[in-house]
Amino acid sequence: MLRAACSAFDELGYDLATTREIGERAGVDPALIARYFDSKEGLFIASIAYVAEDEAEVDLETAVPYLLGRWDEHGHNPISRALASLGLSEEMRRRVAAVIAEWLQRQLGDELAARGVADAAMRAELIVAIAVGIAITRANGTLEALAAADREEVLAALAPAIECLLAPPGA
Amino acid sequence: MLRAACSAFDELGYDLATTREIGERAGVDPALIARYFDSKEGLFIASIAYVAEDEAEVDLETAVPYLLGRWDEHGHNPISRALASLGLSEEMRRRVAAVIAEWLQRQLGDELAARGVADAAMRAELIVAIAVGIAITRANGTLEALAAADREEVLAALAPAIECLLAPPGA
DNA sequence: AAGCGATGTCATCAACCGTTGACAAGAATA
DNA sequence: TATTCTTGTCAACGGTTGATGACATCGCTT
Repeated sequence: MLRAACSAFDELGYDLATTREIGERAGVDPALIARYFDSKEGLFIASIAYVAEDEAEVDLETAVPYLLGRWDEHGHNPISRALASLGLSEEMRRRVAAVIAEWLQRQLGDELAARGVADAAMRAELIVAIAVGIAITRANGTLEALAAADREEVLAALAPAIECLLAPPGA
Repeated sequence: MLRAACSAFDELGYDLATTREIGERAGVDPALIARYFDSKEGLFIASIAYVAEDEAEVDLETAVPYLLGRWDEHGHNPISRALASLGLSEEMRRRVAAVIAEWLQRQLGDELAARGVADAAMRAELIVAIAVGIAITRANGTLEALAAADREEVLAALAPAIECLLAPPGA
């Protein structure tokens, strides 16, 4: 059921992923959502925590390929859609922000700090924001050449830019 | 009324910007939306065309600062939110894609082609996607350090990366 | 003044949303 | 076997959405 929720949230976004749709995907009654997770918002928060469990270890250069690989195609990750959503409740926003912040701190924070870049946190989040923008526009197809391209092409074009972002002139 | 629709679509996104909310912002009855624009979707398409009218001329290096300046704060531009939306109807998707494609072709296409970069269209759209990701995450506050930063800081950190994206090693 | 199209308001509709509580079926316990 | 707890289904509710059609009101023309 968590799996069904993740796929629905990923493909449709929070608002359009109705409880009935999720229930149908999971093969159960929509009322079970309210029973087990209190509410649709509770299910969403649980989904975030669920996918946040198994995040791999990456370093800075491979962060964008990693995130894009997780978000781009196989479509079971509601986090990228939450990052690109506007109507989040304060509770949901806090939860998503905490998951991302913790992951960044654990995986990338000290590496960036070791490089001596002053605004390390902002640059790390900038990488996430870039991945979000690419993932969401590729998903909805509004940027047609980008959506049609292979992920490898996109990553190849992006790689030197990420490098420049992480190794600014002053460092 | 178009102005009210743009601000509502921008702040709330397409789904959450209800006809009643838009009507209240414009100081008129929600039923006028159906009368003048046939439907809410018609109003959205009209809003897209409305803001697409006065797009300035920019070159490649200043495209991201320009887009971020238009999308980041003053909040009357539904295009960035459309680019980050998932539930777009096929008609809406086509319209948004056409507006962006035309703008890119007119402003950036030949400049990129002149540089001899093979996958020019994809790289140009990549710039738009990056701006979308930054604008949307700054708007919803899920990336807290990025949302708290000044736009100038963000652009300063981003500038060399954009340069690398536009002038790849092979060029 | 009489007629009339344009402009905007109001009550209302059907559809859909998330959520609830009553209830059935089965396992577990005694 | 009788009871209780768990697990799931079902119909229904109140609320909200986009859209509709009847109605008022104003300005213009003749």
